[in-house]
Amino acid sequence: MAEEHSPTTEPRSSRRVELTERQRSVLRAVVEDYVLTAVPVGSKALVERYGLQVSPATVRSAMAELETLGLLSHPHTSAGRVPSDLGYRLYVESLMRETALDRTDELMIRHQFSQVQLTSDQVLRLAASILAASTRSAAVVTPARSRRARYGHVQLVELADQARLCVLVLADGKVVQRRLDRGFLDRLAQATPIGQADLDQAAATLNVELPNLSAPQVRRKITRFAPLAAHVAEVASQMLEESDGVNVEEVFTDGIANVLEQPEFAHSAKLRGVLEVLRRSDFLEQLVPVLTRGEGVHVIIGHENQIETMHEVSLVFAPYGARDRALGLLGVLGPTRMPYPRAIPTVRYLAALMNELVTTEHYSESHD
Amino acid sequence: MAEEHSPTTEPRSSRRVELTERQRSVLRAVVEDYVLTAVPVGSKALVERYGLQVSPATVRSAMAELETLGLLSHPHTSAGRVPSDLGYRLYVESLMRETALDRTDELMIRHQFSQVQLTSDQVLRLAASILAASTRSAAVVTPARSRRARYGHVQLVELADQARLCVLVLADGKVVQRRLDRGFLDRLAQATPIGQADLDQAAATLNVELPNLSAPQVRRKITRFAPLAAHVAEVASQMLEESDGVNVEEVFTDGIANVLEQPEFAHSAKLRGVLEVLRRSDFLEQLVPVLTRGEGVHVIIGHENQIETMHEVSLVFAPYGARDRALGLLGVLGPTRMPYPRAIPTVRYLAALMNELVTTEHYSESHD
DNA sequence: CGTTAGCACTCTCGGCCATAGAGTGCTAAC
DNA sequence: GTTAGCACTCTATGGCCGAGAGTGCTAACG
Repeated sequence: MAEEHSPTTEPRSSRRVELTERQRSVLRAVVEDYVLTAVPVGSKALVERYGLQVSPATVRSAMAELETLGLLSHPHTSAGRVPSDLGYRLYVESLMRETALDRTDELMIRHQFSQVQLTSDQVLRLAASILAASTRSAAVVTPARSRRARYGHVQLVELADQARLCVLVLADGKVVQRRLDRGFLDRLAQATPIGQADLDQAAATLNVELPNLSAPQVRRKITRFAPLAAHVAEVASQMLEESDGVNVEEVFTDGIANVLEQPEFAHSAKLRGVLEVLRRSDFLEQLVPVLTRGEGVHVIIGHENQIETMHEVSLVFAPYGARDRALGLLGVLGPTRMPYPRAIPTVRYLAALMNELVTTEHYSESHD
Repeated sequence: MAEEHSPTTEPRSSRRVELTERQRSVLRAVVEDYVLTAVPVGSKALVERYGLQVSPATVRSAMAELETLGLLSHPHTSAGRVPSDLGYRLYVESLMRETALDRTDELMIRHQFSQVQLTSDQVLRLAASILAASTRSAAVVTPARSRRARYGHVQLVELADQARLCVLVLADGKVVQRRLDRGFLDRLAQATPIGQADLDQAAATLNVELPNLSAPQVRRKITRFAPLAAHVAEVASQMLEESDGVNVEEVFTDGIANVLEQPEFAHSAKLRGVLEVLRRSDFLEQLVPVLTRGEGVHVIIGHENQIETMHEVSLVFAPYGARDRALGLLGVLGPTRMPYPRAIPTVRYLAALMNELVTTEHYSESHD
């Protein structure tokens, strides 16, 4: 049940173990109780709280079996059980119930985006804030970038102190800017001085020849242009190149405090690592290939993560952006003891929503 | 001594108490020891570590005096002394030594900025990172904005789906963008369709009439223009308005982990408040009037802060940016037990450096 | 009169121990 | 196959004690 919608997962549990129905419900109960309380859960408490129709002793033997299968573990002899990373994995893949967001939650989220005219930065900020609030984890959102950035329009502007600014509008409406090389201009100006008229003309030429071309296509045309225009085309192709792919530089995060509040991070050293990772979200860089595979939600649990310092946390991430148009990532980071049944649909829904915004609106107008 | 360079400070200690030379050196030693160790400091340790030429008993009586003056306090009967906020204030104002940065530190910092062609975002990130690293506190840097934003150049671009983008380059080289109102354009287009030529012409008109004007000046000229140009001018004046003053939205922070590592925040509740405050650095909004008064470094210690949740932390901040040109804020946030003699000159130096970058380079080229 | 030594007092911190409680695993009976 | 019972293990908690650090006061000293 509830399989139809299951998230794309990483190491598609290699040796699929067959569990009895009892083992399944015990594992589910352990995961859910532990996620809720962060306290190792014992057989008696489990029976009481989840109304299992068996005695604690029976549950104990089921637990022992699950432990030999590597799905549960045991902090010490007389403590309750805790799910292992593999246990969470199984839970996420086939034990978890309801993987769709409440209609009311959806509306609430959508409502927040429809409020005002938002700039793209504000949209990203808002997305991070909603993710963080509704999953109570740390949220990370990258801006959507053209998967293949394409030339739109270029404009050359003369600034106060003789500097020249090149403003490039990408085909999808993003704006990037860079100054032109002063030294080059000076050398060029020794022949004939360069005025705004010259700049305008160079821009006009490029704006006829280059629209909708990608970085390498622009580069191939450079030789056709006069020196000034060629230089601008060169700069433009650089900017296009830098705009390709997922942007892990200008990332928006929110809700770091949520993670630090979790009891497993309340003390000391682990905290440091997590913060460090989150600070400059460069961990995303390493995970881009994994996370952009397919379209669905990716769940990476504890040690499944290639990154050493992230063995104590789980990620629930999804790419967003229409195919071949723009591409961003969003998701949450929390303890492995994460409320997956909430996080997964939230991430999925928000990715879909951002998708919509990027595709229909270049996210700069209101939406409803 | 070392008064010449003293930082601009908030509540210029109203009733200036006259302290004896002994009291002054005891207070200084207490502050410095406590800043270093985070452990309440006792009379014996003080004599040993600071080579005072008196006995512990004498120090004790000096401490008792300082306590009645409200400069020290006492966690419990048999513990050492801890500086009060007022104690730190006095220390910062007249006890602290050396308020200039080492020449080597200066060069090291400057070197990092001179490395590569940096975008403005990268400069801000770098500044935050340097501040955080060299003070071991949390750093906050806001982008510099024109104190009075002025029109530079406007460009209207047609996007793929009939939308029109207005790109405004400010006189100081900053670029902002906004879409034009779709409804308005549609209505206008019912009379005569609008092509790129019309857009170009509207832009050209404005680019002759408006350069170097501020938001209200632009607004006053709106009526002179034809409908399309008038609409663009309206949008431009809005964008100018929004670019006035200090920008506390797109703030760069770094080194939050540094603060959380401090023993006073290692546990629990205080942490939460600090993080919350730092998350969306909206605390800056409330402090802008205070921090932009004058040019120097501002130190706000614990309860001196108007903001309740910041009573446990100190701020060392300075505005940067040439007068009447651009304005940003940068500084650090740490426990009241902050290494002021290091933080103050670092903030001062970095503010001066950013000042330079903003003024001479619009920070988009290398610098050396 | 300021400074210092001495001393009684206070409070924290760490270690130690005992107890309570939670949870387990095993076994024998149902 | 399930369950009740039981012995066992380990943690957490609280009380107790002694060591150590630090204070404030007082009396003596130069």
